[in-house]
Amino acid sequence: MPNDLMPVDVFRLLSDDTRLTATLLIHIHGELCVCELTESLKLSQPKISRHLAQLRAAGLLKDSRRGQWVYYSLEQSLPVWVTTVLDAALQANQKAVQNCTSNLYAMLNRPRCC
Amino acid sequence: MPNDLMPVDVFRLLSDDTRLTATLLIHIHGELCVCELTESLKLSQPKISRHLAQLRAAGLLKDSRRGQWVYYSLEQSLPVWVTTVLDAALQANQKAVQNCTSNLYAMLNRPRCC
DNA sequence: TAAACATATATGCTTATGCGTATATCCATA
DNA sequence: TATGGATATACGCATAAGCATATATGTTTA
Repeated sequence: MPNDLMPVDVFRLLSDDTRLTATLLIHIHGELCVCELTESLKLSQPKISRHLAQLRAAGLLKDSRRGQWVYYSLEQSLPVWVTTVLDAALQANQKAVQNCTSNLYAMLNRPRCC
Repeated sequence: MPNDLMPVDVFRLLSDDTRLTATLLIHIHGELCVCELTESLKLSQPKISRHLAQLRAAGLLKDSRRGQWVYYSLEQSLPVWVTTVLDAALQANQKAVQNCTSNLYAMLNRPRCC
């Protein structure tokens, strides 16, 4: 199954703050579930979920349900240039990503155990 | 004058095929005027012009009039991560960019001399 | 200054996108 | 099977974005 993700598509996906920051957080932390992202970004659950659905439909993220939780991670076998783009964005967005990561670490009842 | 170009803004700019390909062509060729881009991309002049205006307003491109022609090039002092992103996109878009470059080289009366 | 060319912008329209709220679905456990 | 928590989707709306066409602006040359 070849990955037909084109730059213009990836750029469109990353052209929204919610989708960009969520993707970067997932890139850093490996995988995050919806409630962790909701807490990290301080945004409503439907909003997060809708954007994650877009990222998944486009083939940038994959989801895996584990118990009640749905974990999102980067699709395996992404072209190298996608990772390059994410790393570049990360470098220029350190501050925002760090803030969100602080929110994540401050989360109570974080379901990391499951 | 600091460059406050953020990743999400750059991604939005590059999330349109016209803007992305025009930017990549300019990145490769150093500078191109509007009529060269019109020929390369086989698109209408107002359409090209409007998108270039967006790229310029955001600070990704700069323009310089030389005679009748207005040449566009990358804004100097762009953050390194922007160039990294452009190179990554270029690598994944070689085919389209090569086609447009062929159109450019086939252009009659190309005003390169001025 | 008139004509021709290059470029920019205005206008009206259509479509795409994002949002909040409400609701549905899915899973675990009692 | 009922309940609660986690996640996904539907709906209606407001706004943004892109387009084609027409027109304006600026430059060169005659």
